[in-house]
Amino acid sequence: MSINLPSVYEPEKVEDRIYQFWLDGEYFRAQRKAGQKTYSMVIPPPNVTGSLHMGHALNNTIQDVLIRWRRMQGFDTLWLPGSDHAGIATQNKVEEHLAEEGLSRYDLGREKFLERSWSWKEEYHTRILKQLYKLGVSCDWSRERFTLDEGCSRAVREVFVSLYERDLIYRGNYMINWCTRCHTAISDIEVEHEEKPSMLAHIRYPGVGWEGSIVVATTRPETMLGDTAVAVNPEDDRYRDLIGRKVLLPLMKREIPIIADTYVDPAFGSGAVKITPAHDPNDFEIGRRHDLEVIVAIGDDGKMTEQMGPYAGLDRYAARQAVLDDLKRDGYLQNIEDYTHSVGHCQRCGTEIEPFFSLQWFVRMPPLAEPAVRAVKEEKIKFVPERFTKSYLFWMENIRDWCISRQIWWGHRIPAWYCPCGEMIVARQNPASCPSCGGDKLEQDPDVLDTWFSSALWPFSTLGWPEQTPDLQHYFPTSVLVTGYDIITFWVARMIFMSLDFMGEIPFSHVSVHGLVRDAQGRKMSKSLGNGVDPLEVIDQFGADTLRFTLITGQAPGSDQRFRHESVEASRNFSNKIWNASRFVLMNLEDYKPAATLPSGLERRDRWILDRYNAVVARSTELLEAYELGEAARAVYEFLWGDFCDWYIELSKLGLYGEVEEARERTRAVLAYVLERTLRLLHPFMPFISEEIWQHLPRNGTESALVVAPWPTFTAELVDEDARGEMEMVMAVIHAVRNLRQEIGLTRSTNSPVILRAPQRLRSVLEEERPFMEKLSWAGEITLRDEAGEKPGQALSALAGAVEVYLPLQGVIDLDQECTRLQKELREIEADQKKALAKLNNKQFIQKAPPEVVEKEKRKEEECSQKREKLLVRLKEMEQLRGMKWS
RNA sequence: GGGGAUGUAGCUCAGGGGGAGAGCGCUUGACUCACAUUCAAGAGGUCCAGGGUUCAAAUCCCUGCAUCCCCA
Repeated sequence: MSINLPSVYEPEKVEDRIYQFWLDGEYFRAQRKAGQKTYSMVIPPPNVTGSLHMGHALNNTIQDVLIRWRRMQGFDTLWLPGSDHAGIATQNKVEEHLAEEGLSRYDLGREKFLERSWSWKEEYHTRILKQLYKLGVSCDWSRERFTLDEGCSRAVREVFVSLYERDLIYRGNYMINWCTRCHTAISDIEVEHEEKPSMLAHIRYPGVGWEGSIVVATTRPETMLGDTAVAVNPEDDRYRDLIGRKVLLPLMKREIPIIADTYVDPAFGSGAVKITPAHDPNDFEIGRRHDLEVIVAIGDDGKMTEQMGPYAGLDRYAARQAVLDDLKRDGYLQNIEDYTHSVGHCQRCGTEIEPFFSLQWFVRMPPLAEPAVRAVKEEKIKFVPERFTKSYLFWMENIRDWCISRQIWWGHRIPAWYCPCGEMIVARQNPASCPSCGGDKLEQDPDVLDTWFSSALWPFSTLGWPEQTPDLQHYFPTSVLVTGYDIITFWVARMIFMSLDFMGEIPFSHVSVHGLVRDAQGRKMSKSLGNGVDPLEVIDQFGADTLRFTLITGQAPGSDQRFRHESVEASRNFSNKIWNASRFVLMNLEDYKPAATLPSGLERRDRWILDRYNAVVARSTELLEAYELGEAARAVYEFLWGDFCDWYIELSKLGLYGEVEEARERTRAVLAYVLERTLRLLHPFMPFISEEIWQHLPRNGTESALVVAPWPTFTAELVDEDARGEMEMVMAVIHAVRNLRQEIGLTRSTNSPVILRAPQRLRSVLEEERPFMEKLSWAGEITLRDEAGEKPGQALSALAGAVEVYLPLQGVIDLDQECTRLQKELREIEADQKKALAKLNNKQFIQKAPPEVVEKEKRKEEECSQKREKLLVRLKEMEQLRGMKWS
């Protein structure tokens, strides 16, 4: 083995090589092993719009931790990767690109445009793959899928036609959300609402055939051009007599009726509402109830329509101002007040959404939602953390039909054909002729489906459905879905109902929800703010392990995290720590022949580190089971740095560099054993560095790589409470000595003797560990005395449990200062004792608290009492010394 | 308007019915033969406020305040 390892870990020299090693070994490939428990996941497919951001890095790291851990546990694992065509988002990108050449998609035509989109996809798909490789994720690349590939497209068509045949998909004229910039309909959840300061214009509509006028209030004056009624509440006494009469619509000079509808809130504004059925969802409903005319004032391009007279062709915002100006000029504008209201924006481009009346395709949701609600209520699917269940259920229980048609080109084209004879054909296979008239002049619906429609099928379409493939039979339902809380409704919910409907099964049994990665100030990372941190840059600078560890430890389930440079440095330092600890172990393992079992005759310190190691095995495994990845990683960190490096490696040096051959061999065996197994615990979090070191370690297992080495299990034989307690005492003594020495400014190079007074029962342990205490506290010689033994006179003193620690210092110590210090300690102990006594004197406590708690409290009290006695004696002695000094 | 989250050390955040934790920062000391990306010691907190449940609340429940998010 090579000992010429650099003293600073260099991830850039390791990671690509190790990843290639894994790929070459086909370790990520799902084996479809019979008789083994499966563990499967599908990746939330990244969009092929651009490159991966920190959110992807987090999402994929979490998945990789889970799959690597389960793989090591011996599960038959599959992590299926892929990407999403991201309809509107990608189309927008390609159009932006075209615009730079001065072209629009219409200049190219549908076919050419799709060619451009596919080459865009190729380019970005390749980039995303490279990024995922860099991150170290262990997906089964041989099973990679794309939402627009042949299989997924077939699944989409099957689902569409099947739902249509069951009347769960329908086509109709309804009010939808229209993006005038993307030029397409979008679904309700693709609209982002934002509170905006705006204005409320009060407009007077004069009566026709009656004296007076009605004032209506609106935040969108331009829509008044399309008004076809004014509505009041039927119970509103102010307007009761006017119902059925008419008003004159200003500017348009059109007579419109006054109607009564309970929807109108008499308390809001004037109590009268203008009704524009074509441009407001509520108005649309009222219009339907009262059979009102629908006048389209704003076109699909956001400009006023031809019928709008002088306003025709004006942009909707320009029209708003023009209408206000003209109303004011003509005396119809009563006043304008400040008003804040919620405005819908397109999720993809931020443009204000226009409620729009048009012919679209919809999924009938209530029948599909019902089983999806039940599956979660019956806990067949569990959200982690649980609180996300509530928002899922709320959404699912109040669901509305889903508008799935999009007026774009990049996506799954709707499998509906129209014949000039009026026939509509929805079919799995492209029809050659019309079944009704036999004509062959069929036109396919130009629209494509919402991207989420294909994503909703992802867990089974990627496994081969509608074919009953071996993969589908073997790996479906999947085990877990890892995703951000921001797409629970978009994606998770839809996978659940689609899967229940088409597979008759849940798509996954757990949904592990994580939060967003924000910038150091807690702001959302965004392109416009320019505050995004590129994961690739972090990897280039610090390595993927560091990035992964930062993201995992920075995260608590379901909560957002801030990405801070300090945290990256902390993780980088940790990887360096691992590296150097391993370097130390390797340096001492020359010619080491690993044995199958641990050697006999282990020392206390060996049994102690094995006990600690065993505990961290149990703890990290438990935490992983509970999806507490951050806590699990921290547990490994604390063990490795705190217990192994800070204590065991230091303790091992005496054994390694001592004279006794057997002691050296035992120490080597324990170092190798603990390090090798700790690397396994570390592997899911930091796969590269752990594999790299592991490959250097002398081993006797059959595994060729850490990635497939067995996950350690808790071993009852390694539990050693005696060693734990005894080492804790030894460490307490070491702390006490270091503390006292520091107090009087002794540096490590200055030796100074230490005297310990301890009860007889502790003497043998202290005697055995004496060399270690001397070494680790940088003291001089440590002398042991029993409690009858003489106390040093002029000395600093401290208590380490039942052990009295003295640092004799002839004439050097400041007695006043020392008395003050001891008094402070006395006060603290007395406070603790008082608390314990209060509890013990409480009959309720004795009766009701669990016996072990009472017992613990008793022990605490006794300990305090003993310490107090000792401190009082010591203080008395010091007082005497002080008196002597003064005399 | 409805729902949810968060409030713990100077900063960023874990934790969680029974002795307040980490990393960073700060103070002090040390280049000790794995590591100065290190080691050692230390200072620093009414665990947001009020009420309730309990033998016991920082932790569970309620109310309030502050901040953030989602939905309408």
